[in-house]
Amino acid sequence: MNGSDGAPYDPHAFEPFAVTVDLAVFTVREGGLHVLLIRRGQDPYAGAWALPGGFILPRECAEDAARRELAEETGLSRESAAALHLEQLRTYSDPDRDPRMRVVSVAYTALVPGLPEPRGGGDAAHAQWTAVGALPELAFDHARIIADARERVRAKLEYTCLATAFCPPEFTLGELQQVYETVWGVELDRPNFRRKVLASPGFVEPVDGPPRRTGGRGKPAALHRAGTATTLHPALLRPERRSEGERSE
Amino acid sequence: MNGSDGAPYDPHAFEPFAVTVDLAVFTVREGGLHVLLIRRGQDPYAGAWALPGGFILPRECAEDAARRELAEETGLSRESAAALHLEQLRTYSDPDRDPRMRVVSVAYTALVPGLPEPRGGGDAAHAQWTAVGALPELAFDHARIIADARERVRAKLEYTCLATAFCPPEFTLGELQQVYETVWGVELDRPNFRRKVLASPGFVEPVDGPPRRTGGRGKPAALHRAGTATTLHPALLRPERRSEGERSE
DNA sequence: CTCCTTTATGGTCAGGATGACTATAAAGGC
DNA sequence: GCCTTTATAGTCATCCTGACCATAAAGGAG
Repeated sequence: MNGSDGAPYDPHAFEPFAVTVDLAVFTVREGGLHVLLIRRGQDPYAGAWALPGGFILPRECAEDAARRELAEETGLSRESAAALHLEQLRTYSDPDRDPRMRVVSVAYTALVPGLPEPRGGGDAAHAQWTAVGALPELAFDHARIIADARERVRAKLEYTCLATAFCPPEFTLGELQQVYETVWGVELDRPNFRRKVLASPGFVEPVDGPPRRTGGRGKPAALHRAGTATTLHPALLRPERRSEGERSE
Repeated sequence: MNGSDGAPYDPHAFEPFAVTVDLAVFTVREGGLHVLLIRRGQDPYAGAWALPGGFILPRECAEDAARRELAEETGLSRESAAALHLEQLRTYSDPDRDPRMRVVSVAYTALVPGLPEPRGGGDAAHAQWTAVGALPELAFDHARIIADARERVRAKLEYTCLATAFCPPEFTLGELQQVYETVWGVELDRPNFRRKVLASPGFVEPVDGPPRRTGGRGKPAALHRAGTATTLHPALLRPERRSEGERSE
């Protein structure tokens, strides 16, 4: 923040950097975790897949830029996009990460509920959901960004109420459980999951009214909406991978 | 990372940003959490206290710049500084955070064991440890950065082995407990803390040899060093502040 | 040398949280 | 009326934790 103190300040004493934002937008679709990718139209990496993003405008902070890109790429209105979960992930600054020039990128992670295909105006026309298990080659260091974002999301499901960000405004506990199972890649015991969620104050709250009927078979489930809590005490820990010696029977 | 796709790329199409790193360097001294501050010599905020930091050099990534500044400001050698815990906190990009021009800063958090007064070469001459409970007015948004960094450290003590980064190479469990108590601002039960730490594989490992005798009264404690584990399973949760209604008797 | 204080270390015990599992309820399909 | 499917309600043993109590090993005061 200070030009290594004592040195005179000079705006031209340092190489100018371009500063961009990159977005790792996740959703749960068709039983799998998906990330929003766009196809690049120009070099470098023309034709390759990449994360949506763009330059920070002169009077914007990074978060505003990320929010703006999020609305553009998902095709949602500013108002709808404002309700989505968006958080800064970290900043990537390797000097060679962009072959054109020095570009520092502030990466953000966004979580969205199931949405229609991303066909918004303009830039969104070429955006596409891609299963994180089947990622193509990605431009720049975007594969690394996605890996970091995935791990962050996996970890935050444990000790925050973030899972509801993947759900529509009203959802069943079964749907919430599927979010956990999808993001963590494990199966959870239904009664235990239910007990834990209901015992966490402020995680979900019941919505009265008739249960949802989605043409489904089986007993219809009660609907819930996200509560006011943001953190989980105690945490909902993901089952740890069994050590090699243990049997599963 | 891509100039909002479709637009032609032009290095002059965007305002140049200065990109800096800021360091929140914490240590535990005299029973309190301290942060390293320097006194600014020039405007803006001439005479005010600020976090150490500086511009990222043309061929440096942010982490290298942070590591370089860390060595400079603590007065340690590059080799010694390389062993310190340093992690990216987050990036601050408010357009008005620096009155001179557009400056985006990547903040880092560093944890160091008790050190002699920071009297290194050059820049470190004016660096000083300050108790986080008695911070002066700070330049820029540095008060916010310190607050964010503190909360990050508090949280990471819960589920990582980070506390050992505040300790010298060999330490007693009592010293480790003091780190927790200092950072969290709570008192912990000694036998329970001991049981928990020793039951966490890879957190600490005993070092054989005679126990340390620091002219202390009381039974000398066994020495330990940091183990190889980085995460804590299950976590060591900080006692939650009692809800208002509860009695303490 | 003998108490006393101080710190480290080794225990117990009850309650809470969790994993594994069983049982019942409420829907649709045949 | 069955069977399947999903939701919901328990049970039970185990582990973890907080609140304790007890003992060991040092130095200091008398």
